[in-house]
Amino acid sequence: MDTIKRTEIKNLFTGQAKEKVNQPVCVKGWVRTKRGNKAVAFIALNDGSTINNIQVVADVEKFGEDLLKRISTGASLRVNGTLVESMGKGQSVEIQASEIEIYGQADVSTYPLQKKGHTMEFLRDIAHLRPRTNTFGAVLRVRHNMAFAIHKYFNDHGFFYWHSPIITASDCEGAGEMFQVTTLDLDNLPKNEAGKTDYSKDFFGESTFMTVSGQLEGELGATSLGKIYTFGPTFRAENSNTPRHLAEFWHVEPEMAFYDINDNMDLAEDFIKYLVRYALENCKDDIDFLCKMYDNTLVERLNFVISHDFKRLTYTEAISILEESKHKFDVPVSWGIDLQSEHERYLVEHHFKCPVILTDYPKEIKSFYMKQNDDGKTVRGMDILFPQIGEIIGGSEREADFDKLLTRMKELNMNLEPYQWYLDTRRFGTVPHSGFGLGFERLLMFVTGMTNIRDVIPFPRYPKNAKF
RNA sequence: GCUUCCGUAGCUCAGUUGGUUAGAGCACAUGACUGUUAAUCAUGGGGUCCUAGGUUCAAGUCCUAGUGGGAGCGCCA
Repeated sequence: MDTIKRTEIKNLFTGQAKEKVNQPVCVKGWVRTKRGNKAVAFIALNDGSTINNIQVVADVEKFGEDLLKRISTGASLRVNGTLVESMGKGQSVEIQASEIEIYGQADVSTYPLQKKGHTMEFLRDIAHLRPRTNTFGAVLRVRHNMAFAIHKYFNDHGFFYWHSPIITASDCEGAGEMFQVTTLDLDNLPKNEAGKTDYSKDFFGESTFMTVSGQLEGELGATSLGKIYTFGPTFRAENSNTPRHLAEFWHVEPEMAFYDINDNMDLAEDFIKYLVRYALENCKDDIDFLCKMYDNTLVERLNFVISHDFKRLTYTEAISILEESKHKFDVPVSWGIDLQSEHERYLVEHHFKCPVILTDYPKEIKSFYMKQNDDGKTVRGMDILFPQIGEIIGGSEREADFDKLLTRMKELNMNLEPYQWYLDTRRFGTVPHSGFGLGFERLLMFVTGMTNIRDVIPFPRYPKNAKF
């Protein structure tokens, strides 16, 4: 009997599974619950391939109380038996067990997962075991599908997957604090004549950091291969303590030659809608579970996004709406301010009640590389704002004019020396081009309905926490 | 980093104005039940009330500090 080929549990619930009814099957997985009476035990088995459990029916007389007693929540099993149409309600098929092998028990007094009631905070403390829960199984399967869909979308649209470096010597766009990478002995640092640390003795011969963005290198790809995207981890050493920030997060950054700001917005909107649609079509069971257990408006919200145009307006128009709203904001609204969360939420959640794309921000509150408008005041940046999670995408048309870019960098007192390779893209054969950055975990928050970003990545990194 | 709330059984929580031996549900153990659906029912075991100090005749409850966690804000994706 033990030579039957194993079937993954998800394949017992597909259309073809009907052929397997009344046939011998073998499944392997972990016990979610066991219940029953003196005569029969019902074991809900899950192998991670699907949110759905297969019900294993075990006659007590056949297997004996001693064996069944060792089967508790968390135990791992091989079960051989016959796939049959279920006598009970709640499942179409089940396995009438003929042979059960226990791979490993899970001591009920020390195994932390129970078949009921855990908070996200508790599960975060046992992040090494939480993928075994229904919720994290669902979230992580969605995560995989979204990662796959990102590659599929870009590949199908003629983009090339571009590997920007993780370790970098440049402080890209000054976007926040960086983690330093060094092999120097921190207890015995080499000093130069000025008494400062001598980085010429460091591994790379200069000071290096974990990247905060692959954009600048991405622009090198766009101005050679045409359309590229990066998809990898980036790092921010900010002391950010919020449900929307991680110190290590996955960043999707497409960069396109010959795209202006409108092409950029069209791409971003189509891209997000594609991903949401992909999730609805390919992760139905998992999303239905999350909808049922955490947020019964989730499916509705996802459907809304794919069926409505994102509202596009300029920063200046947004300021007018906020000024005329008569809503009392903690931070007063006036042209030139950086929009606060409360302002963005008012626009998205109260005024428009749909995703919003804001463009043409004051140049003072945006990065140096954004294309300057003719008005001399604004730049062609764009932010896509979503309900709950705020900024999900930030991007812009890039300044393609060498003189304008250089002037702006000098205005900001930037050290030009590390950017010479970047400026070469404008020195030689410069072209109009655009790009944006999508926070992968923020997308996942939206798609799964999870309200804390730490719960959409297997091993979250945030201040004071690098466990597992 | 700032503000604010919270920390009581393995888990989720209740605990009145400071007052006898700190409670419930789930989990666990034992028993009942021939098909359960987070099974149900009965009985039972299970506590450093986050830590340290303080106020008081008396502290889970009030005060101070520390520590861990959540939320809001800032930084941003």
